Amino acid sequence: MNIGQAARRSGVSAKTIRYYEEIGLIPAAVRTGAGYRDYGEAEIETLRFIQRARSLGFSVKDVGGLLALWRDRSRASADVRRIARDHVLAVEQKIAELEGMRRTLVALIDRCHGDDRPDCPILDGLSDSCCH
Amino acid sequence: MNIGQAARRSGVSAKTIRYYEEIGLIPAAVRTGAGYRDYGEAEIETLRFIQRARSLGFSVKDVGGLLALWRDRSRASADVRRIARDHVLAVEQKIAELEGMRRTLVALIDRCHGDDRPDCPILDGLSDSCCH
DNA sequence: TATGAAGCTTCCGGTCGCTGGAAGGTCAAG
DNA sequence: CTTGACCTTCCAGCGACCGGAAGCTTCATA
Repeated sequence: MNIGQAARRSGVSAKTIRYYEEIGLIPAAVRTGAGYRDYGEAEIETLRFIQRARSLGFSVKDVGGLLALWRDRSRASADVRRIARDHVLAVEQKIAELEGMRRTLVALIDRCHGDDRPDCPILDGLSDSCCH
Repeated sequence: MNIGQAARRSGVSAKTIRYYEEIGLIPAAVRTGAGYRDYGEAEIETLRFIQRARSLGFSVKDVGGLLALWRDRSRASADVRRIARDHVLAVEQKIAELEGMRRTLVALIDRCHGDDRPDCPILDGLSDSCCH
């Protein structure tokens, strides 16, 4: 199967598949006589795994770790769990950070009448030491 | 005032101040005889404004827009409000995305016993079409 | 069989918002 | 006069790709 079809079937773009190969996340694909990359079902499975892990926000590096554990039949599920728990903590921290921003922004926006007059509590808030 | 002190007083690192100058977010600083950048209170104010806007998650480009409005005494507060509202929407979207990830991750982690055995619902979940 | 479109290849550069480091000039204290 | 803490410029790299150019290959159609 060509890279284009592999891309369609895995949800990972052809560009990105090449990139993953280049950085060593996936092994170099087998080539056809003409030099085209050739993929089978196993590779599609791997790409799908990667796609799902990425869509859950795991870094490419973490995905590398998960892939290694996925392939290792004698893995300890605790190792997988640790990676996932660390990641969930990072996600929660990011959410908290964004909610802090959101709160401050909404508070500023609520106080701004938002018409053609120049006085603006949003800009005032950014001028004073409003936040943190 | 040297760039180092300006950095300390504004909360923007010296490296970053130079970077902001380079990309045109702030005008080129006045130089001393020796070629050192020289900052006054007005510049510190500007840097603080930038620092706060960045800490609320505005892109550097948006900060440029906000700075222009900040300096424009005949601005319409509606213009500021629009930038802020657009940004808050983007922040909310990002939060929703992260919460979706968090939900899925927590569900997977809860099902994983996390010991030295190899069977692991987290990896299974990443293999199947679990999400989306 | 020719031709043209669609696919593949590599390589290079850009994105965003910085950060680190090398090589060198300047300044104030001891 | 030296030392160390500044400052300067320039270049490279991070993460996770995307876009595009130049040049193959493959396949369907005229």
